[in-house]
Amino acid sequence: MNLPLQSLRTKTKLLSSPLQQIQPIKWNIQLRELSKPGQYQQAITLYRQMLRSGATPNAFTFPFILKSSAALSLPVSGAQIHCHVIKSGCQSEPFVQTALITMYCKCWSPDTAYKLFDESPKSWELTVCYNALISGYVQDSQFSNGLLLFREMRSRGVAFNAVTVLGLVPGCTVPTHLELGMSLHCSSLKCGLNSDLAVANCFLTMYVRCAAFELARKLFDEIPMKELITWNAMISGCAQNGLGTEVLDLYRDMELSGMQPDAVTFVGVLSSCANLGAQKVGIEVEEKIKRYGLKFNRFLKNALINMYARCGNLTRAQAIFDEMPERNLVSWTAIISGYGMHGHGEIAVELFDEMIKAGIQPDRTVFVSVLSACSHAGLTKKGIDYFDSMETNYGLKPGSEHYSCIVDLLGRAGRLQEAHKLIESMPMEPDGPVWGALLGACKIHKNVELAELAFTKVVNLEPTNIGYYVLLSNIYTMAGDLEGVMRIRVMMRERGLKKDPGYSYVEYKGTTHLFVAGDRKHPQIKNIYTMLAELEELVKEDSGLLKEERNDQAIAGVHSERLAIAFALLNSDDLGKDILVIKNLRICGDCHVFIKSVSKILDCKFVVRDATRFHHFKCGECSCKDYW
DNA sequence: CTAGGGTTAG
Repeated sequence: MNLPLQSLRTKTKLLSSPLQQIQPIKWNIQLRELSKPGQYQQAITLYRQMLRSGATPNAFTFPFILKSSAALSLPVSGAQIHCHVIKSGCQSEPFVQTALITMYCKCWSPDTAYKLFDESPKSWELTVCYNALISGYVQDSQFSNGLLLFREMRSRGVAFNAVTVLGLVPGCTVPTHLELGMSLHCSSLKCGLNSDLAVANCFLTMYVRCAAFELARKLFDEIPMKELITWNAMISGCAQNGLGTEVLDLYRDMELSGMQPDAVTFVGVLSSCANLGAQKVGIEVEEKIKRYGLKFNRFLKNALINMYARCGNLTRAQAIFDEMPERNLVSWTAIISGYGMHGHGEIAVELFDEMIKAGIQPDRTVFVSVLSACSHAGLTKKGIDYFDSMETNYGLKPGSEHYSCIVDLLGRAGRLQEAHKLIESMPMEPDGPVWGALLGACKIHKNVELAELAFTKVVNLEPTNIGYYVLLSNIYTMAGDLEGVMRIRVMMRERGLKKDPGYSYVEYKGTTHLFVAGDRKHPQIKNIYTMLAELEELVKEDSGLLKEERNDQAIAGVHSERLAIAFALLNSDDLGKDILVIKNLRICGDCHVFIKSVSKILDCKFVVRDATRFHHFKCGECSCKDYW
């Protein structure tokens, strides 16, 4: 009696599924294999095949496919899958719910995820749901919501674990949240979570990013079995905070400990080489990159371009840039700022235009590079045009960093009143660098009155930045206002500010030699001073330039760069060929006059790097367009 | 066959 019906069933089954894959379990098992890093796209393709074949996804299918969709951050396909979930009536299955919540969290909709969670408050696996939500909010830069959930979780008596901490702590990587992060660290220790290396790495990242280096170091030293990520967290954190020498030390320690660095390590090390101007180390790293087969890594290529440009080797930076098959915004920014720093503003703006033609959308950072390139090269009109185009053509609101570029640009061109007016018209509160740029321009154009105004503002904002005191003092000296110089000195003493000893360093034959003004620790110091005395004599005879020497030393101290130059000349084999890069944070007028003169007398080249750019000295001229 | 995590550039 049942026979006809049964045969009908068999027939339908065969018809609708010629490959006999109607059973979801087979698909599910394949999906499980594919929902792993690197294969998520294939998992999605497989899911589509599954639907086309007529198989119905079930409660085991959805967690896998939602995970893949979440990992690729595909909100559209995620929402589609959500529809399939409802269609197949799986929406109240616990694992499916959790997977849905996770998917929405990873697709930047933590609010949707929270609604799902809130509408169906079930008792299962609350920890997992909370973990997903907390990390979702934190990664969507809604740290306070993440924290709120964490507190709710605790007040409901839901247990938290390592994953909770890993979700929440990345929100504590700004100094304002450090204390909170530290209390989290304490609770984690009490719960015995410190044995989880990922948790330790996470807190380590928090400490270095908050510039709490003693705490970071302590934690780092306490980790007995350091993983690659532990080293990387420490190295990148220090690199991002400008602790270049610490990074190079860590890198050596890492190699000594036998741990193999990877691309992430090299990125941090190269960025520190760029900051320090340590080209020799940078070259070694490039060799290693080749040896490890990482030379096609784009992160590393950009880091190399930046490193060479900031070590003064523009040729090599350009070569790497040219070899790149695909350049992104970061590559263009690195090469543009490289040319800008070396005073080649024309090339920088050409490259910028070329980048726009190539269809790359500029961002605020690349505008900082191109604007400062214009300002260093005296391309006033061009710079103003770019500044105006930011908002009109690209919808980018200028920030105070762009305003300070334009103030610098107008200021160098002598348009001080315009620069002042621009500051007054800023939509946001002007910060230290903005007023500082005006102050610097006042020095170039000898405007004491405006300088005093700018100084009052900037010192109010950055009371401990000694550079600004030195700047105004130099302006007073130039104007012959010795009373003013005294006033500044008294002000500094009252505020407990000591003049920082200017320092310079030279990388010579792979070692960095540091010279602090007045320091006599260098092994060759006797010869250096003899050489320096000779040089100063020659320069005086040459043009009498040093007679104009102003009494800057009162505050700025003895010139450290002269020691560096004397050292280099003492050790140089071939003056004409050697290009020497000297790093000096603050270059003053006397420094310019002296180096120009030496380069003329001895017919040699010098490259000097200050905080923002390079000065190329040759035959008594300097590449920078400043009016010292 | 079932969910949640730490380190990359200008």
